[in-house]
This record gives sequence, C-alpha cells and structure tokens, in this order.
Amino acid sequence: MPRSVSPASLTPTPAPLGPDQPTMTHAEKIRDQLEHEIASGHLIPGVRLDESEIADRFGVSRTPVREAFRLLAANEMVELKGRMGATVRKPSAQTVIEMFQVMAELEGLCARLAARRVTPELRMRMERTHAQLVDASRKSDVDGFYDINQTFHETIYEAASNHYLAEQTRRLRNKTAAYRRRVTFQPNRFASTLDEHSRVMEAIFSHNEEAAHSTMRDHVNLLSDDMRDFIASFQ
Amino acid sequence: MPRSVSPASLTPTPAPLGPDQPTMTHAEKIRDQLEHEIASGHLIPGVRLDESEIADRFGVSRTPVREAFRLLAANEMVELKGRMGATVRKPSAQTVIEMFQVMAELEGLCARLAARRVTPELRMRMERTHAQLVDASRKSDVDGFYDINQTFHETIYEAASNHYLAEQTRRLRNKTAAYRRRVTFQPNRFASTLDEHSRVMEAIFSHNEEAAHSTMRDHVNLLSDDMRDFIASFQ
DNA sequence: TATGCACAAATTGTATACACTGCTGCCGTG
DNA sequence: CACGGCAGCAGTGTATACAATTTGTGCATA
Repeated sequence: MPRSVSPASLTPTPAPLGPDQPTMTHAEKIRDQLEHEIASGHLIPGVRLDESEIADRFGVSRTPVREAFRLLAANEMVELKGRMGATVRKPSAQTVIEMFQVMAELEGLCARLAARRVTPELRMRMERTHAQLVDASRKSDVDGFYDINQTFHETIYEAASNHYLAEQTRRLRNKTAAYRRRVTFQPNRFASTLDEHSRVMEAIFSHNEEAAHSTMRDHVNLLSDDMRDFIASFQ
Repeated sequence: MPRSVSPASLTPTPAPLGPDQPTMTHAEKIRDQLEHEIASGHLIPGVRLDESEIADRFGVSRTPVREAFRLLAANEMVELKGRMGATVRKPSAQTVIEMFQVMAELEGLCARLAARRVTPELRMRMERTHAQLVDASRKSDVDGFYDINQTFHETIYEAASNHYLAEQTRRLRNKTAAYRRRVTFQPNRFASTLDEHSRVMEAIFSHNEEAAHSTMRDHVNLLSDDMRDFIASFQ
C-alpha cells in the first residue's frame, strides 16, 4: 500500500535536519521548521500566523518568532501585513502559473549547463536515480516517487555546477512544493514523468544543450499544465 | 560634463520614495534605505553592519534594525553570521558570474514573452526609451544612460506580462547593481549596448521568440564578459 | 619573540514591558 | 431595521534590560 502523502498526515513532521550548525539561533530553527511545515502542506496558504501562539509552541518569546517571520517573508513564504499580522503566503492562481513558468526556465538552464558539464560519475548517478524512480512507479509509492524525483533534479543541479542557480531553483521548487505535491497523485503523471526524464537524460548525455534546455522546460511546463485545474481550485 | 556616478558621491542619497505607505514601519524604512545604499555602492560589500550604530543613526532602538537585517538577509543583500554580526554580502567572483548567468536567462525569458505579447503601445514606449538612450550616449551622460537603460529593461518586463518573473529579474538586477554600475563607464559599452538593444527590439517587434530570447541572453552575457576582469578586482 | 591562557569588553540573541493600531461588538440615532 | 460612532480588546511595533558568546588584550611562560 502506498504511503499517504504528507499533507494527509495530521501531526507536523520535524524539519529534516539541515546544516545543523551547533550555534543555530532560535529564530533560525523556527524559520526552518515553519518553512518545512509550509512546504509540506501542514500550514495551509492563507492562514494567519499568531506570534504569541507560535512563541508558546516553541517555548520562546515573541522576539525570535518575529525574526523568523521576517526571514520567511523575504523568501516569499509568508506575507507581512503591517499591524494586521503575518499569513502564509497564498499566491493567486495567476502567480502560481507565473512561478512555474520561471521555474521551467531555471530548470531548463540547469539542464543546459548539465549537458555542457556532465561527468561520467554524474551520468551514472542520474541513471541509478532514474532506475529507482521506475521502481517507485511500479510500486505506486507516491511519497517515494516524490522524493526520488527531487533527487533526480538535485543531481542535475549538481551537474550544472552553478551553485547560485541551484540555490534559486531549489528555492522556487520549495515554494511550489505545496502545489506540485498534489499532482504526483495523478497516475498518468508517473509514466509521463519517466518518459520526459528519459528524454532529458538523453539530451544531457549527448551534450545537446538546446535539446536539454527545451525538453526540461517542456517537462516542467507539462507539469504546470496538469496542475492548472487544480491550482484554480486552490483559490 | 557628465554627472559623476553615484558611488563617487560621499553622502548617502535618500532612497527613492517607494510605495510610501502611510503605515510604513521603521524596520521597512530602514530596509529600503540600507538596500538603496548597498545597491548604489555607498555600503561596500564586506563591511560589518553594527546594530547599535545604525540604530543611533536612524534614531530608533536595535529591534527594528535587527528586523531590517533579517529582511535584507533573505534578499541576499546582507549576510547573517550568527553572533558574529551582519555584513553586506560580498559574493565571490565566481558567484557574481553565476548570478549574471541566471540573470541572462531570466532577461531572456522576459524578452521571449515580450515577443509573444508586445502591444503597439509598448512598442512605441520602447522605441522612445531607446531614442533617449541614444541621446544620453551622445552626451556621454553616464548616470542618465544607466537610468534610462534600466527603464528600457523595465519596459520589456512589462511587455512580458509576468509579474512574478518581473519581480525576480528586478531583484537580481538590484543585487548586481553595484557591479554593473562600474561597467557603464566603459565607453565602448555605450555603442555595444545600443546595438544589442536594437537587435532585441527587432526580434521582439517581429514576434520572433527564439531570437528575442537569445539576443537578450547574449546581451547580458556580453555585459558579464566585460565585467569579469573588474569583478576579479573586487576580491 | 612567539605561544597559550584568562579575563574583560564589546556585540549579538532573547525576554519582557510598554505604546500604538486595527478590529469587534455594542449602543444610540435616524 | 439599518447605519454610524465609540469604547474595549486583541495583537503587532518598539524600547529596554538582561543573558550568552565572541573577540581583543595582557600577562605569564617556553
């Protein structure tokens, strides 16, 4: 039986331990946790974030909570409305579509650079990840598919050798995570994704930059297309 | 005589009045002012930002200053180093090059969408802006050239009709402003820029999406090339 | 002279108290 | 009954005080 997708879970999962710096300030820990809860869907877009309530939940004062809000605000994960409080950002359907368009282009650039710079070692890792994805698809393992898919894209970021680009793309992926996650359910997306990934890999391995760029862009845009109806229902 | 470029000025200029909301919090005002001072070059990358000092300067307590730092941090204008203070972000030469590569792609996407959606009204505005740019070039008006060039790109963002994309591109332009500004000095860049803009416009007006994308991308990449030596000297 | 440790000063992180704003609900009036 | 104003409240913005950590300085020692 496939694991249930995270948003269905009732208790917030802890954020996957990040850099785990020993001197991590409270504000940063709260930021990471809230960001994770937003991306995973535990915090629904539009809900108000109460400073005192969250402060109590984490057992700290309002100060670090406020700082976490500011950090999240500039990441566009939450919206600050003056004295009217902070809310989980709820982009309009139009904005979500626009975000996907930008993401498609950034992912496309990643693929283009990957086609230029891919190494045999990375090629092997991509193929192995792809095989895992096929496996998850066979088992209808939704969560597994979602995670391995993430790894596949991460590997391409790495092959692109542009840390700044990787970071920006990763951020955008995270911002759209709450929306992408739902589409993973659609059974026909499994097959389509695998097929599209194959074409992207083929282009990258043959060092065909243009093809890598366009196939990856189309891959993300197709995802976007599949989501439009669903996105509209978000509003 | 050409006006001197801003970084040469000794006194920080006030931030150009933005949205100017009546209920603008201290933290937001400080953020805008500091962001402007960083982009204009008055605050040099790498310098430490002292909370108390800035608090005194703005006549407020440390609290709103700290919040402004957090807001700037997520915009990647400022780097927070735990208890070791905040500094104006100083990206490595490698990172600056990477930022330009991403910006080239985003500007390219703007041009692509503009080619698809440009209206006669916007075409007229672009041509008018271009004429102003030619004029500034003749007068060797460096600051004017810089500002009008900004307007030219803004017009393309508008033609692209993707607000999210426009915002992201604008941000990245702002982050690279301190570096781009220096290159404007180079006399040969005037002529090259005018020529490249002409080609971009031609592609956009003829609704040639691919050409619009690639000419704009090349335009930004050429700027990046002209900067590499200079960027290296920043370190 | 160079190195290591200890202590002091400076600076940031957090908590708490107060000020101010926007909202809610009630009441009076038309 | 509908509408407008006023008071009280809830919640954010700011200031200040205190705790924790980093950094710099000086001295002792090899």
